[in-house]
Parts: sequence; structure tokens; C-alpha cells
Amino acid sequence: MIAEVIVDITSSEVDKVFDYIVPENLNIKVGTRVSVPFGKRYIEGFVVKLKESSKVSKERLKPISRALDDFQAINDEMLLLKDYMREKYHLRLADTLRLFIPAEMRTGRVKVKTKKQFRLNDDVNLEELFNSTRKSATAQREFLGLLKNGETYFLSDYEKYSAYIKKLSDMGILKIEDTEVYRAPKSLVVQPPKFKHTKEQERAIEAVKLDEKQTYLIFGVTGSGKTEVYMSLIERVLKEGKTAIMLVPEISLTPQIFSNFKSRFGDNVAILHSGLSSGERYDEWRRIHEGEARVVVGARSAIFAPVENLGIIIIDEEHDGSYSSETNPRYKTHDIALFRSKFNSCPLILGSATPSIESFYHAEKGEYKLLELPARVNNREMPKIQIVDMLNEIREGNTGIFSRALKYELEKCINEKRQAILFLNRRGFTSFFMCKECGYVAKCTDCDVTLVYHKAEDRLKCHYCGKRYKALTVCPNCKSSYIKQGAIGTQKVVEELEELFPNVKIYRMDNDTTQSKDAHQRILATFGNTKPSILVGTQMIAKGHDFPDVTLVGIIDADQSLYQSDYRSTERAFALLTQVSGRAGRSEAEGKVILQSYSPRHYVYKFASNYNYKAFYNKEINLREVTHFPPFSTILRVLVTSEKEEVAKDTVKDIYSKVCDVFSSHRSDFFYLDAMKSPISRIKNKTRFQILMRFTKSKEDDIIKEIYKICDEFKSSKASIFVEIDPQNLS
DNA sequence: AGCACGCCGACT
DNA sequence: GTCGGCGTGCTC
Repeated sequence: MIAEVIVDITSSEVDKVFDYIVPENLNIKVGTRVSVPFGKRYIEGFVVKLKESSKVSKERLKPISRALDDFQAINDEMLLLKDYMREKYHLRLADTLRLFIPAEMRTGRVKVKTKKQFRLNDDVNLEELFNSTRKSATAQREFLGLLKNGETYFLSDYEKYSAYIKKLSDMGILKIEDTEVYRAPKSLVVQPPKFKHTKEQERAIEAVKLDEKQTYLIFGVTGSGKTEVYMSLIERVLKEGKTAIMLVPEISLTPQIFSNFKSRFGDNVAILHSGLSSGERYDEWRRIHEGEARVVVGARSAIFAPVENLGIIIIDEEHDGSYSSETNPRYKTHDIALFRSKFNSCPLILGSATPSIESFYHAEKGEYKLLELPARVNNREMPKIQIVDMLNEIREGNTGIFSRALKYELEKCINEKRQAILFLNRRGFTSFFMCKECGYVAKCTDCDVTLVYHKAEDRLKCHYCGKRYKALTVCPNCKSSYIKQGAIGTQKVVEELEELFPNVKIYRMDNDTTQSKDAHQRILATFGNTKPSILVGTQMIAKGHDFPDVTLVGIIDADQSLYQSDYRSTERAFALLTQVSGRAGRSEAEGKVILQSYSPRHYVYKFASNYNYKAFYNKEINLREVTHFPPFSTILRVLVTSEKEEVAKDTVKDIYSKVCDVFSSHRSDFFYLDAMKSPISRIKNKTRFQILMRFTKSKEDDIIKEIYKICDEFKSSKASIFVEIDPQNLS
């Protein structure tokens, strides 16, 4: 027997299957992880196919040396998924397979945690043993009274009898053995709140057919009880003996979510996210793999959870950018979910208060079934949004961070002993260091990006590679000491607030203050318990926690998300504004949102301030259609990186000339084609060039295939080539 | 990814 | 003369 093996090396040179002889005595199946001799060393690999003969000559074939697990690490569905991802994204085989198993398994140090257990030997007569034990040996008699034939017990639970247990074990009456136990992540279990479904929830739950591969879009306003709909659907799926995957954005993977699910579904729930220890992650994966956990809750990568007999996939906050992988194995969670939905003939549920334009377009065309939850469960109004023209503030002499309206509302809020949240799009004290004399801007030596000043450490940091630099006091270019910081950040806002309200507690939440484990939760918890108080933060405060006493939300620099020059920025801004505003609407008292903008007449503000998603969608989709942007076209980017600028340049040139041929033969399908340096021309000391193109959606399959073929021609060890479809950002 | 092979510069 | 630099090529 011959096995096709993918070696666990992610390099384009070995990105193919290698044939190996399967020794008779080994139990090797498709999907087994194996160790194989490769060149002069041994390497891990995955068996992806078994066959009778090989095209490789007999002399060159080597035998597999051993199986690494006694189970099939990758099931048949995942093996097909690997082929799908290969075709769709042109990923390296080893890269995709790595997504399917926890990293802990590859490193070789598979740490199965064991615990000592004991059980009575089957032939022991408990009653006889009890009676033959001296009456005075009360502890021994007590212990025997706890036992039953055929049951197993953890040694650690009976520590006070350990000496006696040892004796019984020596006498051959009971047996102590190691058994595998799972390190389940801890989470508090609370009593699930009793829900009475609204009519709309009821309708949505019943509308989903569980045995069809249909995609549904649940369009539910903030607070309409989408999570309750998800849980009820999962309940229905479990009743049919099937399994479920529910994805949420990494940032909203809060302990609340877990405890909600744990209380509803108990040990059936497995949790996968980046905060788990490697032991926990491995064990959760094993529990899913063994079929012990049938509900998987997790971030993006949980879409690869090894569940069998999948009955439903739910993607909550489906518009969230974190569902697109931006690095190495680039994939779109929606694509993978769609594949698994088809394979398992099960529904895929996308849920959002602000669906992505693309998803809503699919719903409008009838490809997705639209389920609407238009009313909030508590019938509470969304907070009123007031747009403040910051240019007008300047005209009238207020050049500070806060508009007069925001200051007024902050004072009012504090006087009423309530809480406020101030939202800001940046992090760090200032975004950059710039010399006011010569215009010098501090940049990273390895990446072509401006450095960001972090006041707490008094350091300049590169947000791409993490490299740190001493803060500058003198301009290295012209020696002027007039070197200053640019725009505002969370720290700056906090400082100004402390001056304005010296007696009010002010909390800061951004990437810097949430580095340590659980810091996120800690800040939210202290903030939640302090009144009055103000929380200043970035994106991450937009989601998660409900604070009933937050009555004011201030958006300091609303325009920030609009200035990014990509076609999705308005859509992102709308979602963000809606999301942030929702933070103010949980209270008995009326909530208020102050939105500060330098371009207050932008249409996104008009629609966002009325919470009118559909009007926004109509405007946006028309714009996309006339400008030929997705979902009416496909954007494709070929990114070439290399340590050597010349190599990258030459490779891009070669590829570009071939792409031009494709362009010529599909002239009427192309809207755009150009080759250039990437906006960030160096990252981690690799030069980056790119080719950007945009073409008709209907021809994407053909064109993408041709582009992949071209990239294959020029692949080498000197330059890396990445192809991205509809990339989220173009750095 | 590694590891060997191989062809040119500065040293005991 | 040789030790060692890393460019190139191969791994079933």
C-alpha cells in the first residue's frame, strides 16, 4: 500500500504530496498524522490518500516510520475542505492542514493530561470485604461504604483514605490506573434567564429549516434578542442528535457568552479562542473530536472545529472584519461556512444589526433568506444621536478635543451620577512624531510605516513588527528640538478629562491597557461598579458589555473611519456608529450620543443617526453598482514580497506582463489594472510590491484561475507571492 | 524548512 | 594551502 503524504513544511518548494510505502504492521488511515523520513531527517506529515501503486520509482520510495496518533486527526470532510481551499485561495497544503488541528498537536509534545483513578476488581465481594473489616476501623468501613462495583473514582477525591487505598491496591482488591482527563476552561455557570420569545423571535426560529443547506440572514436591530434565537436553534439541532458551531468576533468572546452557553447546554459546549492555555485548547479540541462536546463556540478559526454531523453554523455579527483572515493562510470564514453547510446539508445563519453590504445584497436577491427582528425586546428606544460640526466649533473659537455640546452633556451625566463612554479610533498618545522644522517623521527601520508614540513607556513603537525605539527629543535630520506629536489618542483624551473633571473616575481601554490576561474584563468590571465615571476607549469598547447606567456616548473623531481610502470604509463606519451608539441605550433613563465630525453632512451620518440601515444600504449599493465595486465586481491583489527589492520588483514585473495578457483577452471585463509599490512598501524588512485589479464578478472564476496559473509560473524561494480576493485592507 | 553541495575571499 | 561565507537545489 502507498500513502500520499503532505509534509508539514510550509514552503512552496515542498507544497505537493509525497508518496510513501505503508508498512504492513502500521495502522495508517487517511487523515492519520505520521512521521516520515524526509531527506536526512524525520518530519511530521498527514496521510491524505491511500493507493495501490505509485508513479515514483521503487528505489526512491521510503516507508512511513510511524503513526503519531491512534486516531484520525483529519476527517474526510476536512480533507475535502483542504482541496476546496487549495482551489479557491491557492493556499499551501500544509498551511490549510495546520488550521484543522491545534498547534499543540504539531509540536510533538502532545500533553495528554492524566489523573489517577481506581476501581474495584470485578470479582470483589464488597459486602464480604466490609464485614471482614474490623468494626473499630471506622475510616476503612466508611470508605468501603462509599464504593460500588463497576464504578471508577478519582484518587484525588479520596485523599484522606489514600493509605488504605494503597493497601487495597497492593492486596489486589482494587486497581489504580491513569486515565485521560480534559482540562475544560473554567467558566461560571449561572441560571439561564427564563425567556419568553417575542413573536418575531418565534417566527425566526421556526423559519429555519434544519435539513437544508440554506443561508439565512438574521437582520436584527441591537437588542432584538438575536442570541436567544441562536440558542433556541441550537437546542433544536441538538434534539436531532446533531452538532452546532457558533462563531462570534474574537473581541466579543466574553465570559458572559460562555456562561450563557454553559448554563444552557452544560458540558456539551466547547470553547475555542486565543485566550485558552495550550493545554485547554488541545483538550477542548479533543472533546470536540471525540464527540463529547457538540456545541462549539469560538472565534474565526472555530469554523474548522472537527465536529461530525454538523446541524447548524451561526456567524454572529457577520459583518465583522475579523472573519477575514488577513495573514498567512488567508481565507474568508463565510466561504468555509458555506462549504461546510453544503457538505452537511445544514443551515448557515448570518446575524447582524448592520449586515455587510454584500450579505444584504445576497438576501435581497433571494440567495439568502432574510429574517427580520425589527423591534427591541424591551421596546426601548435607541438613543438619540446629535451630530456636532467640529469646524463650526473652531469657527466659534473652540479648538479643544471636546465640543461644547459634549462638555455640557458630560457635566449633566456626571451630575446625575451616571456613566459616559467616549469612543475614539486611535491608540497611543499621539499617532506620530514629526519635526516642525524640516517635516521629518519618525519611521520604522524595518517597515515603511510611521512610528507611534506610547507615553507610558516613553517609547516609539512600530505597530507592524512591534519594534521599539527611544522617544526623540531632537530631530535626527536637522537637529531641531522642535519635534512634536501629531493627533489625539486615548491618553490625551484621558488627560484632558482629568483636568475638566478632577473628581471623576476615568478609565482607559485600548490595546495598551488590555495587554495582560483578563485586563479587558477587569477594566469593564471596575468601570461598571463606579458611578459616576467615564470610560475612554477604542474599537474594543463598541462591543460586549451592557452597562445600564451609561447614558452618554461621545464619538470624538467619527470621521476617522471614513478617511481610510477603501470602498468599505463607509460601511464600516455605519456599523461602528450603530454599535457604539447602542452602548447608551440600555438604561431606564434616555440615552444620548454626541457625534463629533468635521464633515457632518456625509450621508453615512444622516442614515446612522436615524438608525436607518436599509436607506444606507440602498444608497451604498447604488454607489457600488455605478462605480463597479463589490459585490458587482471582484478586487484581486497579487502581493509579492522579498528581502531583496530587486527580486520583488523583477517578479512583479514578470507577473504583471502576463497579467496584461489576461487583461487584453478580457478587456471588457476589467475595470482596473495596475502594478505598484504597496502602500506600506516594507514590512519586517521585506519589500512589498503589488498588482491590483478589478473585474466583473461573473467572470471571476475564469480570471482568478488564470492569475493563479501565472503566479505558479513565477514562484520561487526568493520571493513570496500572495493572491488575495477582495482584501480587507491594502497595506 | 533544513541540509548538502559547491565555488570564491581572509586567515592559522 | 584551508576554513567558512551563503547561493542553489533537493527532499517520496
